[in-house]
Amino acid sequence: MDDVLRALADATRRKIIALVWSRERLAGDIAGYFDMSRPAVSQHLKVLLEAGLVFVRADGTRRYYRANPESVAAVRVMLDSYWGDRLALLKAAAEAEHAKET
Amino acid sequence: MDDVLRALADATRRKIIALVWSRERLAGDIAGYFDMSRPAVSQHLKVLLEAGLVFVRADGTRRYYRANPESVAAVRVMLDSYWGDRLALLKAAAEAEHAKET
DNA sequence: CGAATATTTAAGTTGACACTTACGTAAGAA
DNA sequence: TTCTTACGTAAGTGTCAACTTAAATATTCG
Repeated sequence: MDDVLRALADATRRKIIALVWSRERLAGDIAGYFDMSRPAVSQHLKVLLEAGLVFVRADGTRRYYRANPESVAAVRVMLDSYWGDRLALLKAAAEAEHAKET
Repeated sequence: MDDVLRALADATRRKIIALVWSRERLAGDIAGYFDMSRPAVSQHLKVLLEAGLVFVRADGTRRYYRANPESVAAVRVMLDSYWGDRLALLKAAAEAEHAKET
């Protein structure tokens, strides 16, 4: 959980997730989208991997990365479960308050 | 956006948000929940404030903090808008795939 | 086998961040 | 006004995170 949020708190990694969202991509291809060295991108991929936000598939020396949509969905679930119930209650209260005004 | 996610990527700050979610609390009271100095908590509150995750209300020397539920909701919206459409498509594809198997 | 390719790992540097203690500021009480 | 309470800000420190270049690993090709 902590790992997931920390992984998402980086613009480069969010962009990587977007890149590998709809199709898998080679590590080298991903690196091509950024103005940094390939090792740097490789390290970002490692962070995403350990956070469970992406998967890898090895084919020879090539490594295909793709997003794990469920883990991103899990962030939403976390936001809901951590604050969600109270969020729902607050929303209801706000609406009730608003209804009083009308 | 970046500020919000970075602010959330800290367990202490998430706990603070939970503390001030359902009711406003004094800065000093909030600090009482943590094993760290009051200035440290004050700095966390500043981060949350600048990320728009909490509000303050001053009353004399006292400062009451409360959560900004909308900003937390905005994280969900961000997750939806950044990956969400594609997430929905993937879900549909997965379900279609699953339907084929049955 | 030896060379080239695709990628990670290692080692080192820099900057950011979460703390600390000490100090500053502002409001209320004596 | 002086003391106290409730904070924030300043300055300094240690750790972690994001890069860099150089080296290691593994696979394919000639």
